[in-house]
Amino acid sequence: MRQISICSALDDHELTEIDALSHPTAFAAKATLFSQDDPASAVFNITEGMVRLYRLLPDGRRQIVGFALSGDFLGLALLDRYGVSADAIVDTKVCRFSRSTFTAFLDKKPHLLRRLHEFASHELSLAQDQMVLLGRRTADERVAAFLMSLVERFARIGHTSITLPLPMSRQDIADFLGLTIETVSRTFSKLAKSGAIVVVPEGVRLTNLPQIKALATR
Amino acid sequence: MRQISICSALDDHELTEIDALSHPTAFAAKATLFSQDDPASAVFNITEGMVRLYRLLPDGRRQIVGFALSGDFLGLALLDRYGVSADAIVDTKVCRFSRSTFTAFLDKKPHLLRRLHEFASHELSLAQDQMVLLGRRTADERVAAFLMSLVERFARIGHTSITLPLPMSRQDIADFLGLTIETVSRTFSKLAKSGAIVVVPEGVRLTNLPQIKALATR
DNA sequence: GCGCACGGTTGACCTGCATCAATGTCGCAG
DNA sequence: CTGCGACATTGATGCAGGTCAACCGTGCGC
Repeated sequence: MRQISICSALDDHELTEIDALSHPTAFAAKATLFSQDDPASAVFNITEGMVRLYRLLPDGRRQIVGFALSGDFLGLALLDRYGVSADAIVDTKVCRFSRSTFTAFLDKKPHLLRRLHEFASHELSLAQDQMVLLGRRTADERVAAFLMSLVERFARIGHTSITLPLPMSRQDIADFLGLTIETVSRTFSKLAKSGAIVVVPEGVRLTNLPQIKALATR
Repeated sequence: MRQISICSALDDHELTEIDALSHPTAFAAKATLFSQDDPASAVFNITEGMVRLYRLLPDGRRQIVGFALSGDFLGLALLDRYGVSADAIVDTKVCRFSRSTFTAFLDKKPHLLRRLHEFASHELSLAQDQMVLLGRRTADERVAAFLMSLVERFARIGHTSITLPLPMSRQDIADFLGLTIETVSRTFSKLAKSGAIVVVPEGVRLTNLPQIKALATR
């Protein structure tokens, strides 16, 4: 999921209008926003925090398909049921729109539908990136690509510190990258030893961005 | 990519109208329909044949993100540039719409935009299935899931023979499933030995569908 | 027919990542 | 401060799937 541009498709009047439709809600860390196959009754816009989106196999194997940051929308597919489960990684605040009011708003603003479709297409493109990563990249490349994409996304929402926060657990990262926690941990250690990063409690300090970028795009 | 439902959103009059906008075109096996990052100048509807959609890494590693069958649309993202490359696996016939005439048609039929968004959301859901497959499933499960999804898609376009045609090469299957040709070949042999399939020149005969389904959804 | 290229299969071996297990670190409840 | 639980790191070992290589069948150009 991605920093949203729906809002930039709205003029000031429309912005106040859609704000009036929202219900601010808070979710504690680990709380569930919705589960896969639940009726898709709401659309969410994250205002603070982080959410993991994932699918489970019957035997418990998990694939995280994305992390949602503040600014991101959830539930925009507008299908009958949610395609993934979503839960908060840290304490998270959202604006919640009931599905019916959201689609009613959409019906009045047809130009938004165009925007929505562009947005979905962009999501698909990101999903395809992830397929390449999962299908064809090595552990080192996966971790580097993960760090680079997070850096870019945080930068876009105004966070440009040299320390990249990683509020999700190693298990979350592993389930996103199709690896195990041990491999993720070892890869971080290896990158640290090579001077590319410094692992700190809140995340990683990126001490050699070009090196990481090279790994990520190889 | 998926059997399309755009057409079912059109009434008879609209169908003749959109047909009039199309340019029937043929592509020989291995011919390129378009390449990743090319300006997205056209929308295609496959009427016959099969197309592979893929991304390449700079060093030549390839990830096929989907196979398009007759009935499927390509280029519906309506972004500036194609997100993937596409080429014909066998001789393929398509209806080609220039992007501008297609979007002009769309502008006149706003209900189609809604349909288009549903379609894109469904694509995203399939992409997420593929992420689970690539990130968390074993070789056996990948091959079984691949066969099952092809069976269902062929069934939907009216092909329900017990022999599932596999016009793509082993390399294509491997690049779709994140495996090597050798592993794909071995897995087919293993399934054959267990009685689930019979490998024939045109594809595979499915002799024990429940067994394959069990593997695919485990 | 012959040879050759191409795609597929199979076998032997290797390796990157998983698995299993021990140990470390931090935060928090008592 | 102490003990405990959750999470992370590190090491030892295993194995699924990759790599390398030989071989086979089919079709096609000559």
